[in-house]
Amino acid sequence: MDYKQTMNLPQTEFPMRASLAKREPEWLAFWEEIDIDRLVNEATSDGPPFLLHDGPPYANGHIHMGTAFNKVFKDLIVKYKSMRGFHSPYVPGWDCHGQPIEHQVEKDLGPEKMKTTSQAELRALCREYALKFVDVQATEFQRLGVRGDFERPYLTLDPAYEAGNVRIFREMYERGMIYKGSKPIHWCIRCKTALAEAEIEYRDVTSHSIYVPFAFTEPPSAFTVDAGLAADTPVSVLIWTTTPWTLPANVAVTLAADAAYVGVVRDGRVIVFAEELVAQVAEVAGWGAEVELVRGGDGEPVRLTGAELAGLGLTYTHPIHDGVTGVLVTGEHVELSTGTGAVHTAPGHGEEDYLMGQRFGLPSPMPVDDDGVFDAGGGPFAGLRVTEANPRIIEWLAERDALVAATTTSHSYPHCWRCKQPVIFRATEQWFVSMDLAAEGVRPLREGALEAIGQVEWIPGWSVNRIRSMVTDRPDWCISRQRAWGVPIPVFSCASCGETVATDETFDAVIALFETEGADAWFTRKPSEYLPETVRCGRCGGSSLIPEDDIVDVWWESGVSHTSVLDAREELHRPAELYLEGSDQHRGWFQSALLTSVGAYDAPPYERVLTHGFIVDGDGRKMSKSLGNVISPLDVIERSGADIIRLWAAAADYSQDVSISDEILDRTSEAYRRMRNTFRFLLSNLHDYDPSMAVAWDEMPELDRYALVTLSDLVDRVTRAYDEWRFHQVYRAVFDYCVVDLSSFYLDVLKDRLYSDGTDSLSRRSAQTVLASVLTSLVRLVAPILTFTAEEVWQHSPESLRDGHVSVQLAGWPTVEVPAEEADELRAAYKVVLEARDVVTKALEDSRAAKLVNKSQEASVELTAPAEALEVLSARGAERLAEMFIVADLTLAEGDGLGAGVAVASGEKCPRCWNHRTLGVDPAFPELCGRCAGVLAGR
RNA sequence: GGGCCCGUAGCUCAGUUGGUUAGAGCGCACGGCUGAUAACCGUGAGGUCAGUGGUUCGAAUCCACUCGGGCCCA
Repeated sequence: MDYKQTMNLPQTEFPMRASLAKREPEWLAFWEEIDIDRLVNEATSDGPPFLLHDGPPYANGHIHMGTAFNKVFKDLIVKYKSMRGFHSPYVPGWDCHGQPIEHQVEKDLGPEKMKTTSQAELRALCREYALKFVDVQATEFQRLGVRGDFERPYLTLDPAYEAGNVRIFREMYERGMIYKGSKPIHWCIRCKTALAEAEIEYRDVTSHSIYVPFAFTEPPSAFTVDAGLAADTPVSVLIWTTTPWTLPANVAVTLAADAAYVGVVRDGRVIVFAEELVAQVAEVAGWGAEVELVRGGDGEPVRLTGAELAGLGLTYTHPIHDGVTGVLVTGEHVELSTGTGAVHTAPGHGEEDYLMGQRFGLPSPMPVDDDGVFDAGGGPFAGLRVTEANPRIIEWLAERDALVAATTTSHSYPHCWRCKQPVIFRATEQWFVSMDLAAEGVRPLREGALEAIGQVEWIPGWSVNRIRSMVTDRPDWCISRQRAWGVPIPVFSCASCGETVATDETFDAVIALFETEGADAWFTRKPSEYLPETVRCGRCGGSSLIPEDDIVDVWWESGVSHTSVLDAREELHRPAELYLEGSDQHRGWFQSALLTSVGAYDAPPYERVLTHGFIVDGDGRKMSKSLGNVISPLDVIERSGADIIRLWAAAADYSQDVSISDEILDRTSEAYRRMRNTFRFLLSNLHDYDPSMAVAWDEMPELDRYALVTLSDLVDRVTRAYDEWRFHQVYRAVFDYCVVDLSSFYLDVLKDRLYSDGTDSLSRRSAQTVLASVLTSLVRLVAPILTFTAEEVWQHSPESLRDGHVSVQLAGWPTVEVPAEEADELRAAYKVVLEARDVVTKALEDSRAAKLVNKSQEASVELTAPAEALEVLSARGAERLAEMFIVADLTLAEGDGLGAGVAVASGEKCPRCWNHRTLGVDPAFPELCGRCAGVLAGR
């Protein structure tokens, strides 16, 4: 007889093979059909708010693993929070303006077409480009399972968004935090345009290399009288430069604070520079092997550190301009490998020079116009182009005996990407956010930002150190860009006197203009068309105004999303409960959002900030085309499915850099399959169950109660891990539970009861009661992570277990209540049982190796245990223990330690349940064991 | 060069305030089962805790330096 038909074998439509790449799109269609985002937001509308505000990725190109990781991360948090009942609307955003898009559009157009393209047309093309990639990325993010308001995302090019920039600018302008200053930028004199770092190509060139002594106005005594030289011995500091044309703009010489400086005696003068470089300079200058140093009374060379020298308050005669002097300062950027250790400093012509100028309050002359031609500030070189001026300046210095050496050097120098000509560093008018200056009665930004940082929760904790040190040390924020694709700096200048005009009236008008027509109108309309007639220049009363040409830094734009999005949208609010981005955003969005929020409202834009590491390869190296280690999320979706990416993301410790490799993805897929099979087993044994059959706690076999305790522990552990942002521990706990608690123990033991006991028996229904609880809890626990698979499980679950929820995302969070005191007893007792089980399985393995038994059901076990353990084990009973160890029978005895002996069971194999028992106890079923006979007899 | 951070078995992670032979799961090897079957169960082998030096009775854990890696600056 085929007893199979008489048993309750597993049945399910839930496929073992996931085929995620094929099935996931079907679930996406399902969610779209039921409008899951709206349903969740409605269901949680009365819940406490938990707003995760999306940082906008740049709308340029396809998503990569970093953006995929970030979005998946956000999605699992939003889904967890909404399942917990929080109201967590998620509005994805995109950063649409900026140089990379403009640059790409310009490249696509080509130089010829560019010439005939108006700014308005260029902006239209940029817009088209950005919107195209918003669509591309939106599709890709959704394919990853990300849920949100993709119907109505926020875009930084939306008119209302653009207007928000003006609101913040106005607040900060009126609070005295925004000023106009000058700053050196890369400038192409041929294209007459500013260049961003990304538009610079570095090439090797041969440049002039000159060593110029700057004569001190008062020779320092340390190098003269103190060393036995005449008090009026001329003393100079020797600088080195490869750009002679920047000398007219010199204002200072920067020394290395800790380096030693010495004086070389040469033709009756003293030339001071770094001791380390004496031999090098002597060679270039042709001084020969014997270099005479200024020596003190002890015969040792006179040495002063840079700090000491700068501390003397010396001034020097300007190398070019009569009657002008410069000063000595110290800075960290001074190198001692080449040059003289004394750096010619022209704040108008170099980044570091500019920073030195800021720090020491130096003037910042900039005598070069847009074409690279010296104006009157060029002194004797006025009217010359800088390139022409170089040889003339060298000649001029030589004539005045102010040239120690002139040679050439080869080094890498920035060039324009367009015309391939060398660029220059040139100070231009720019707009700045001041970190330390503000209107009367207004707290300066740095101070306010630092306090705000202290009010925010930073996760992980070290993250606060990073943002704090950055805000503490950062220079003023240059917010203007000489570009077309962006939001204008919303101010005007008076056509007659040049004064800046920015008043309540103009701001109101500009905000209204942007809201109705977008920032494009700034470039197509005349101010007279939208400004009130009453607007006048505050200085000269002029009424003709010129709109500012520059646009605002894109970091500013994304930063103001707290206003343009959180304040502007009804369903959102400021501050957000959470910002979540990669660690690079300490310099980027976290900071631009903080500074604009504190600047405008004196309050942080977020309550907490969570940062994750970067995605690197299996060896911890960054992904790059040249290393050939790039893994595309789109490929992984195609090959393995989005849930594999989601599981990988959840399993990683995001507080460090996160590795991905083929091996890691393979391991992730294996873990996925393990969990999937666990779900499949649960589903397949619940096909004939509904909650009306549920068995009460008190009626359950002890093992089932213990199983509920472990489930309850799991729910607690997982919930805590989610709440404490430790997602990899969620994964860990769930996975270990599936493998250790369920698969290798509880489910393995349960098979006999589920398959062989009476369909409607208490023992089987009790097991199913537990399995139903495990299934409906577990599927919820993993739903934020395995978003597709959880839905698939949900839809395959008996309808009676779904509580009327059309999607698992609407099913809420599980709770499993167990009596606390009894739970403690069970945990303690089963610790002993499981230890004994380990001993038994080990003994079984030994007897398998000895060819004594094969399956554990063939074994008869004698278990010995010390008195204390024996008491616990006896309390369960030998029969229950045999069931839990899946052996034929078991006897207990007291012994020194835990030990197990194995013998071949005496009974015969029951053809129905495959256990080794005494058969034929029921004459009606001579070949069956007693239990199976009872089941078939309907007892 | 500076700021912040990281480096425990092939992989992903545990290792409380320094304290017995450094743990887990996966993978791997071997075995079992064939009523979770492109599944399931068991056993086993894997680690100079990046390296060096130091503090200590005792360090994966504290300190210094070195090496390797990441982000951001320069």
